Amino acid sequence: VSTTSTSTPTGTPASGAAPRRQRSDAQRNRERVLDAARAAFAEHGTGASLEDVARRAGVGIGTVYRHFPSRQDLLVAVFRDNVDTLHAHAADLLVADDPFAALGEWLRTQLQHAAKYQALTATVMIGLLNEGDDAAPSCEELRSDGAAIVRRAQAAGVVRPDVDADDVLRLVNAIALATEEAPDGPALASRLLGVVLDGLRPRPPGC
Amino acid sequence: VSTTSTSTPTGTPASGAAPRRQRSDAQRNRERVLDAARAAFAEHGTGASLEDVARRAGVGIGTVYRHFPSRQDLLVAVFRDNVDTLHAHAADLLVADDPFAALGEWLRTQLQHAAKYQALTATVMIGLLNEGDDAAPSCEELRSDGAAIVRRAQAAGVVRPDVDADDVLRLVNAIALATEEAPDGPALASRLLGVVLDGLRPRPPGC
DNA sequence: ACCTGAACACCGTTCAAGT
DNA sequence: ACCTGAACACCGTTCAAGT
Repeated sequence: VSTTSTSTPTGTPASGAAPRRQRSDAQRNRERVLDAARAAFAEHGTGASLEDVARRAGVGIGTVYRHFPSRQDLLVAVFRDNVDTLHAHAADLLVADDPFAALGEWLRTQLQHAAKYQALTATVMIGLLNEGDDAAPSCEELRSDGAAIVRRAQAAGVVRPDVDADDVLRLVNAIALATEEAPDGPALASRLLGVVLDGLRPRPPGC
Repeated sequence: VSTTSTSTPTGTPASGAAPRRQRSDAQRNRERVLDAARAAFAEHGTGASLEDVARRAGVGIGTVYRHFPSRQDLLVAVFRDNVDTLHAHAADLLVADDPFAALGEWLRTQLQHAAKYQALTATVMIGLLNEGDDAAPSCEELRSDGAAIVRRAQAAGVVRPDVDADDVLRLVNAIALATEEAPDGPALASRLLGVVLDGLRPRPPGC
């Protein structure tokens, strides 16, 4: 829907015309709003005041709405931060020696990034997973990375065949939500992830 | 803090005086508000409008606040519904033949009840778990039930020794949160619980 | 003692007027 | 084309006045 993506001008099908340019002040305002949103969400979580975002960005509230018609759009835009770093990491993990350890590290990294903007990442992620196949492109990237990592582990016989990447992503983000505000969140999350990882191993016939 | 608990008059320390009686219309209003809250939370989730609750109950908004000073108090009161039914079930499970199957059924029951008022139960539960040992008494009941069931399974050697009831409760409520709005929520939740249950089994030395 | 509902504060959202 | 901020709507919360 958005025509403002900077790096990948995939819109406008016919005629090799250049993608519609934004006025440079608009572009700069968008950036400012996004920065302000990052700060506000990190401080106050998913429900941060949009008027506060506008104040921090030094723009009118209308400008926030112009660039991000709904709060969800703003959340998803901030969510993209995590996707980018995780996507970069995924390439390495796909050629790592131990496919199971790679999956473990992939999930552990997700937990770490999930804490960055309070419950934002996990909430958005679960919401996007629920939307199914036609979800936001940001999510698709993560899903296909996850699918590759999970399938490699399954091919090596170290992960049970009856789960998919969506299951695994849901579980790890669920843990992030449940440990968010716990006294010793990170340690707790790591322990719970350990349980889940064991549960992902295939059941040997004799056990 | 509350002096309105009906079944257990544990307040008022000195002199064996009877616990302070409420006026009967107040008692009835409290019931009405609670019923209205159940309906509202079931329909609109945790964030349901308190004015709507007052309207449904046929009382002034002030009466809602008088009986339940904060939204959290109202949430916890509704949460009690689940505690009561789960607590009754726990007694049976503690004498069931298979301790592991008993744990599984305990958790499956939690998932079912968690769906009743949308994310309410899971949200409140996780919140109470985060408060630690001095949480609401409703939660303590569930925690001690869970502890007994988990410990029995551990004593029988069918659950790994390095987890406790809080871990298990957190995991199951996390799953409830993550599958709440999914297209096929119940089936998905059941599958994810299966993974977690496998993860709770002890690792045999040879595996 | 308890209830009521007007009054206040705050925030999300829209949109006519500006540049 | 984009930005601004006043205007509107809605909801949470308090409290003085009633019974």
